[in-house]
Amino acid sequence: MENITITDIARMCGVSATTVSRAINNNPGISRSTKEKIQEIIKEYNYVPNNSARNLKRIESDSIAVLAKGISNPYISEMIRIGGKEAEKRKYSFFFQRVDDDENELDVAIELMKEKRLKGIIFFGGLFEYDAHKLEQLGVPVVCCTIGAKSSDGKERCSSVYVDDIVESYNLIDYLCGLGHKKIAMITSPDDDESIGKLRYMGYLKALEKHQIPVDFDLIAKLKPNLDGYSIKNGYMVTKELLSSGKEFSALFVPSDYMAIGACKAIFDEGKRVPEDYSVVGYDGLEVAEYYNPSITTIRQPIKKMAEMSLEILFQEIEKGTAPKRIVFDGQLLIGQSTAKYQKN
Amino acid sequence: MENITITDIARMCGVSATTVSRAINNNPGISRSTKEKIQEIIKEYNYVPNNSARNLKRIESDSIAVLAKGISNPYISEMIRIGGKEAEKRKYSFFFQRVDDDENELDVAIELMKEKRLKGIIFFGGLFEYDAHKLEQLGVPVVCCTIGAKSSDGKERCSSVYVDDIVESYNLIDYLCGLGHKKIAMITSPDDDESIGKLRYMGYLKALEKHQIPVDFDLIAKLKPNLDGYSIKNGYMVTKELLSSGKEFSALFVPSDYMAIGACKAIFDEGKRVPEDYSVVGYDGLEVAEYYNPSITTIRQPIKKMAEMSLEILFQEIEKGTAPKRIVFDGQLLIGQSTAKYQKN
DNA sequence: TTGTACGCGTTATCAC
DNA sequence: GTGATAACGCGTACAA
Repeated sequence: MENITITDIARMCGVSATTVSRAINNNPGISRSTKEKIQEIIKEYNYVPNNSARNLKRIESDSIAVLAKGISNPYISEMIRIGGKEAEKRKYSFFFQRVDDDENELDVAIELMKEKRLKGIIFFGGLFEYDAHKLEQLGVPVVCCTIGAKSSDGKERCSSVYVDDIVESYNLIDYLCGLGHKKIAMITSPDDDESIGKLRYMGYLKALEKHQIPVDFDLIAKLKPNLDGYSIKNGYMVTKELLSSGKEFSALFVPSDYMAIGACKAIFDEGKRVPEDYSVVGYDGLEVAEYYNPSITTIRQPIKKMAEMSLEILFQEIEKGTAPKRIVFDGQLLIGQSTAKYQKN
Repeated sequence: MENITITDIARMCGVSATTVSRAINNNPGISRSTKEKIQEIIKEYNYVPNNSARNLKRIESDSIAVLAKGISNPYISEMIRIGGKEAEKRKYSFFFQRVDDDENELDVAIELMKEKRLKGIIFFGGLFEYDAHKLEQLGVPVVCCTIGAKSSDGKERCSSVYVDDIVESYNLIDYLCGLGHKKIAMITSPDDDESIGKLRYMGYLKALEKHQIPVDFDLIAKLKPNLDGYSIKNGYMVTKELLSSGKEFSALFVPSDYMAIGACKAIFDEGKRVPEDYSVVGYDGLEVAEYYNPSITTIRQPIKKMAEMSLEILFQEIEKGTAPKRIVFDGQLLIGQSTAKYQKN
């Protein structure tokens, strides 16, 4: 396609490129008739402005972006929806971009910020700590949604909106203990994991401690590193192994609803029942956990509120220059049919 | 952030911007020592090139993009994975972008193509027909993955890789009929739907016709337009209504696995069983259908192969200038525990 | 091996 | 209300 440019349109309309630019951007200082004529020609030739050139020239752009880490985040579509809605409400344009697991979202942010002249950025999921220099270099507000992240120099350089994974996980296990369970297995991420999985594990340990249940490390199963983390299949495989190991337990904590579905299936495949033989708890509060059979006891993050709050904070920082904040939401314990009182067999 | 540019780096290094550019792009004709010095300074100041300027200047870029329509496509992450992998293999850069349901992906493609100088584009999901002029204007190969799309002027202006939804849906219903079911309900999209939902409905009608079962329109339930299309909840609500309508049926076709999960739950909530009281079939072949309890009989699209084929065709068109193709894959009937022989109660 | 000069397509600025 | 001009940051011919 020979690129038709603003100059071509200008020539066809018998005006200057400047005037065409004014027509495109709804700038003042252009007569109705000229504008209409230009718009007609633009439509006729389906002229589309080159964004690279626009971004390059524009001083600023009233736009924000959400960078989501990984592809397995089950809340991504909700975040996109809310981000788009809130941005539109304030006449900002909205960009969404995925970040690979092995990329640093802050680097991606800097690149994108230069390219698009972003006014602010939301990290959806991601790291616990960001390089202070880079945050400073970025120079626009950052809100971390679902992660309690901080700057490497300890200063408040970014906001965070999250639930306390340790506390929520603690509550979940506390609930299991309250049902009389003592041998509670858990599926957790490999040792080198420095993410949310670790926090959930810490909550588990804390709850056991409170109930004076000694930790049985044979009941701590590790995710398969070769399978997709937090996938159904991973939950299935690990549970299968756990069951065939012969170790006794009456409850199982699977810190992701998807994995919990896999875990239940593994239990069924062994001819056992949930919750009669094993109580199972998940984590996330996904719709599918509620509709699974049996519905799965889990922790729901109030993701809608968290997303909305993240955007509100971001726009406050952008427009009013307010300081970064840390906001902790409470999770909600959703009691399903996958848990029951402990029964000695 | 005051944008540090290539010129700044050049000044600091005591060389020209050209030389810095060469260092950045690994161009030949630069001494080791100069290059290393420049790279050091770049690292020190964390200089990041401005993509808008690069794209603007670059004649071409060896890059492709996948545009995915909507957010509910359950295969998106698989497509991203394969697209990224295949592009990398051929040293292309890879862009992924979502397209809102109410946007025309072809318009987005044109914009993005100008911005990034794309060499080719894959539409993942999307429309059945694209405007011939715009396809021509776009000027780079387009491959439609999962949709059998065509150009508005009937010419072969884009490739398609897809399964025949009518045939697959037919096979699924044919299977149900083979089990002895005669009263087969279906959940379908509203009448104005011109998408894949309609094709699946046509397959349903065709299968009934073959088995000489008259269509009972009371058994055709419509999705709630106010709920997310193809969501679990929608499947749940519609099935609930269907059950309480008092109409008799022994099998239910829910053309999406997610919705089928909702449907099963609605049946359980009425105190009925799957498959003893109702056989249920889904569509998509998602992992979650396999792990649901009971596992759901469904049609699996060979999405991995389809994605790989789409990329292969795209690169053939880009590099060898081959003509657009249409490739139809066979779906795979996955028989789960959600279907059983018809039993008169 | 390195540097100079120019242009990519657009918009901001200022003059008319 | 409109146009000429410069500049955004970078890559590329071409010259040195």
